[in-house]
Amino acid sequence: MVLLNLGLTMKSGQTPEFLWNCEEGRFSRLIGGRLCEIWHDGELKFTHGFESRVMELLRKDDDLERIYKRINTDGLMGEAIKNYRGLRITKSDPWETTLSFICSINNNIKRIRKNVQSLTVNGAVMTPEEILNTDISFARLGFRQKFLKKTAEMIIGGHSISEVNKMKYEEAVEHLTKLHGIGDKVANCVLLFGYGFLESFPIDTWIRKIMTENYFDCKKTSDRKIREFAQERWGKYAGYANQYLFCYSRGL
DNA sequence: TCCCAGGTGTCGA
DNA sequence: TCGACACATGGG
Repeated sequence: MVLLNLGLTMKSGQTPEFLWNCEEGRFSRLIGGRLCEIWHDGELKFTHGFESRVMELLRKDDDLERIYKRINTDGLMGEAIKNYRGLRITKSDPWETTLSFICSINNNIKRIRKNVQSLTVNGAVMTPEEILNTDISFARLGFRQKFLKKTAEMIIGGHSISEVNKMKYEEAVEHLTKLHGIGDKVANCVLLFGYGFLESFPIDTWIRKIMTENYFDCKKTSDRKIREFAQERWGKYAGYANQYLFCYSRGL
């Protein structure tokens, strides 16, 4: 892994932004009760003993130059790649990602982080069992609380999410969206940031805006058409294209 | 005060 | 299949 913009990667609305703390360019969180730090000082550095975790988190095997070559299909994407060079898709724990993106529903990033952090104990997000058996109203999730509780209940009840990584993308979307409170958008975020399905293409307000303004005539283009277009155009790296467009659309 | 946020479920046409 | 609406909360 050579190409990395650590700050941008960790603070671009992906799962790590909700769970890692940042001080002067150093990112930290508790993992298994131990403090893990990641920083960039000429090269990538991290706390001894966390190499495999950090490499997985930052998807060290993704060859960005090769991915750029594949997704650089037009002027807009070219500019996004130029602006956000070194932005990587991250890979976090599936349940952490599921909980985070349920909290993200009709919410802003600052408050998502507050919500998620309030659901952590010693740096780890509460398990489905803990979510189900605890009064979590202190987290002030609003209407998302019942989504999270219900999803936790369904997972415990047998709608397992541990086999999703063995499924094909379409099957995985179908499986996740059966969970109460997980719709098309959240499922695609969970698949992208929690399971590593790089063909995922989450469509939120920012993506909808930039896609309809640049690739369609009609602002009311359906999400289904937008996703079909994106996956046709950017193929197995549609998720990378999505993340670059997301940053561009938000003006990060 | 108002608008909006990395949306989803529900209902009626 | 699609549009309208409710849903909690708080940042800007």
